[in-house]
Amino acid sequence: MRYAKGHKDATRKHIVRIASEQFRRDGIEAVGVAGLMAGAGLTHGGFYSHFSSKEELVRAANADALRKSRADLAEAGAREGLAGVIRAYMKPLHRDRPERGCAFAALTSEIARRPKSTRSALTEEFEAHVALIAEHLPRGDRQGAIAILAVMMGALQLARAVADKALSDQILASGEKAALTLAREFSAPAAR
Amino acid sequence: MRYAKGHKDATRKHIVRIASEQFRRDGIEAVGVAGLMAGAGLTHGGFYSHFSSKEELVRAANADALRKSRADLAEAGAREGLAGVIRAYMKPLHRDRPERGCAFAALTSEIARRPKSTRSALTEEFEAHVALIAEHLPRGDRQGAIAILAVMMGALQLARAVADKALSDQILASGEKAALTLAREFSAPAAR
DNA sequence: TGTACATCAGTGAACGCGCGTTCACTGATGTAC
DNA sequence: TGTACATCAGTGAACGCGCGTTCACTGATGTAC
Repeated sequence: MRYAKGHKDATRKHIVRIASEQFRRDGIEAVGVAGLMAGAGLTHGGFYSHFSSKEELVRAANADALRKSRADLAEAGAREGLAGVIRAYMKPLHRDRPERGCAFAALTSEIARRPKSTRSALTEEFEAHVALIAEHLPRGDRQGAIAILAVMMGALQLARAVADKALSDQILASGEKAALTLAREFSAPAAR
Repeated sequence: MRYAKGHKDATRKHIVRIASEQFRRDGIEAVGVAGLMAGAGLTHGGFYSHFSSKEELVRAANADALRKSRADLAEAGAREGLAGVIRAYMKPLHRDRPERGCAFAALTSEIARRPKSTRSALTEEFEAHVALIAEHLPRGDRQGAIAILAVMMGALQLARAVADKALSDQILASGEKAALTLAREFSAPAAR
C-alpha cells in the first residue's frame, strides 16, 4: 500500500506518543518493542524503519513527554501563577495517571542508568522546566525552581509507591504545602 | 559438603545484601537471578532454596537497604541533629554511590509498579523514616518530615540523572538549602 | 575407634518465554509510457 | 485513457540471547551402630 504524503511522519509521531505513555506507566525496561508497536496498531517489524534502536525511541519519547508536560505547566502558570502550577502537579489525578503525567516523576531514576545520550536529552528538558518555574520567582531564582521541582516530583513518586491510600493523600498534601512554602520563602526570604 | 550451623542463614543474609546493592545500582528489573548469585559467589540453582521467588528477595532486599540507611540517618541525627541528616544525605558521595545509598531515591518509582506485597513492605519502612525525621521537628510534625524526605530524594535523583556535572552539584546544593529551609520553616512557621 | 549411611547446601543442565534486532517479502498506489 | 513498473510503509518469520524457574544430582560432614 502506498501512503499519502506525511503518512510516515504521522506514524512516527504516533509511535512516540504511545511509547511515552507506556514508558511512564510501566517503566522503560518493562516495555518491549513488540508490545509497543501492537499498542500503536502496528507490527514490530516496521519499528526499525522509524528508529535505529529502542534507545533512540526512548530519547524521542522522553523529550515528547517532557515537552508536553512543560506546556501543561506553562498553561497552569499563565492562568494561576506558581501556586496554580503546584496545585495542578500535586493533584490526586496526576498521581493516578502516570501515563499522562510528569516524566521526571515516572522515569528519572531509570534514566539515571541509561546512556549519556539519553541523559543529555533529559538534561535539556530539565533546564527548560527549571526556567519555566524560575520565571515566577524574583530574579529568576534557579535554586528555588530546582527545589520546587524536586519536592513535587519526590512527593508524587512516594504517593504512587506507598500501599496505603490515606498515607498517599497525606504525602500529596505535604508536597503541596512544602512547595508553596518554598515558593513563598524563595520569593521573600525570612530575615532571620 | 555439610555446613556449620547457621551457615545457610549467613548465606541468605549475604545474598540479600548483595541484591540490595545491585538493585540500587542497576535497578530491580535489570538484575537477573544468575548474575546476582554469581555476585554472591554462588550458582543460580540454589536461589530457590533461599527464596520462593525473585519478588520475595526484592522485598527482603528493600527492607534491608532501608533499615540500614535508616540507621545511618539516625546516627547522623544523634550526632548533628536534623541539619546533619540533611547535609549527609545531600553529599556528592551519596550521589556517586547509589549502591550504598538511600533505596527510596534509587527504587521508589520502580517499586510503584511492583505487586502490593512489595509496596506494603516499602510503606512500613517509609513510615519509620518519617518518624525518625519527625523526631527532630516540634510536635513530631509528620507533614514536615515527609516534605523533607521528598525534597531530598527528588533532588538526589535529579542530580544522578542529569548529564552535566556542574548542574548536578547545583541540584544537590538546591536540595540541601531547600531541606534546611523546610526544617526551619516547619520548626517555627513564619507568622504571615 | 571404624564403617555405613543420612543430611542438605550448593551445582549445573534444562524448560518455555519474551527480548531487541534483521530481513525477505507484500501489495496498494503513484508515475512513465 | 490504459497498462507496466517502481516505490516503500508495513508484515511476520527467524536470529541469538538472557530471563525466572525447576530438578536430578553431588559430595562433605554429622550421626548411628
